[in-house]
Amino acid sequence: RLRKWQRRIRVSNATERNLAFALSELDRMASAMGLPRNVRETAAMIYRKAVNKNLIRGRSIEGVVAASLYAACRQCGVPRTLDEVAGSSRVGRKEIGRTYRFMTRELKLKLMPTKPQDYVQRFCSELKLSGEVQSKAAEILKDASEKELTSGRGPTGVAAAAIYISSIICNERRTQREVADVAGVTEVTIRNRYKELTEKLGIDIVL
Amino acid sequence: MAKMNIENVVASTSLGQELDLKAIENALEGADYNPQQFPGLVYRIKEPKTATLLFRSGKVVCTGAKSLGDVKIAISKVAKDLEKANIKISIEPKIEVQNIVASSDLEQEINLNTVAITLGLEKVEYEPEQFPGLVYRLDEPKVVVLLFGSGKMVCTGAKVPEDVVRAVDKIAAELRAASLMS
DNA sequence: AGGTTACTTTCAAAAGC
DNA sequence: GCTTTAAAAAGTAACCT
Repeated sequence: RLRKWQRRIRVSNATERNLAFALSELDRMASAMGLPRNVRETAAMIYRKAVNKNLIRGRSIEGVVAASLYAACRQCGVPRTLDEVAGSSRVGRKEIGRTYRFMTRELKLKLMPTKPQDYVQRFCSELKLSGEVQSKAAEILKDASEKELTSGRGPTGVAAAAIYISSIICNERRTQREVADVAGVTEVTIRNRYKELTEKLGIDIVL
Repeated sequence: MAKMNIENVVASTSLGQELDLKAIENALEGADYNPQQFPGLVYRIKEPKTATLLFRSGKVVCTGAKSLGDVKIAISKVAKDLEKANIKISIEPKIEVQNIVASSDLEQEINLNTVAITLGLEKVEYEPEQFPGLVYRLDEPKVVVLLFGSGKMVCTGAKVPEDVVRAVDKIAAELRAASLMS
């Protein structure tokens, strides 16, 4: 009987130790990514649910932590790309993506696909663009969505192009390179999305 | 209506005898064997344009054929080439189709976001950040379909051509039922 | 700015790590 | 899970002129 108790204590210690490690890693990543407290708390909640359902088996704690953060960002409406999350983790993008799919499936997290609009505030802030530009970009994205110009395109690229166009319209111009760097896409992508949006939405840009 | 085009067929069989892959590599033009990297020998032929993997056990995997008929022709050619290169094949290979990849077209633009939200329970995956196509998994037939914004699709995992037709019809019917397509 | 090549996703089998 | 093969879809990326 004493043995039984000792084992329970050992398991308990290991569980607590792992949880402590996971939460510290979660906090380290969240800080590195500059995530607000509500996202950290959401991520911690998702991680605990994963632990309770034994989803960590066969996976690394770091991978589950990274996937929890990725899911939390999306659930809170402030998505980070898998590349951004992987950039602050020891785990690669591919594995974080797999763990994320597995977790959403098992925990029945029904997250909506990410949309370009989800990135507008963050990108505009980093580019120090006004609320006027944000509103203009939102307007462009609404039209783009209605005219089927977003299906299959990367949300960050479409958001970047809308912001680029809006910055010019509002006389707060940012270069394609500046917007591309903040959005994590190439200038070629902004150029392609820019061409499609201006042509199909009839936006005239005078340079 | 359902224009379906088979793009690739993967099939396996067995020659019923052990093979000396080193010897085959030296005897056949178009044979590549790097056991360090992969246990199978890769043998490419131009007509039908295919790549066949030969294993020491005599097991064979043929990929790249554009039709079920081409699979037979390709495997027969491989067997004939092996015999010309000294290795005699005694049995008639029993071919098993493992996977058929086909393309099709709904001929209508599709709003993938709406499809994902509407039919997005357990069978749909749509991550535009990672890949432009929506992944649609069907239980019956057991195949996976990639649906694009253009309405073009790719069906994979099918064992027989009929699986592709059924899958495409089933998805078209579901989209119509949800008014996501006319 | 273009153009070409290449990688992302899906699938299955093979033998072995 | 990885390694290798082939192929389509459409978007994005990398590299070169």
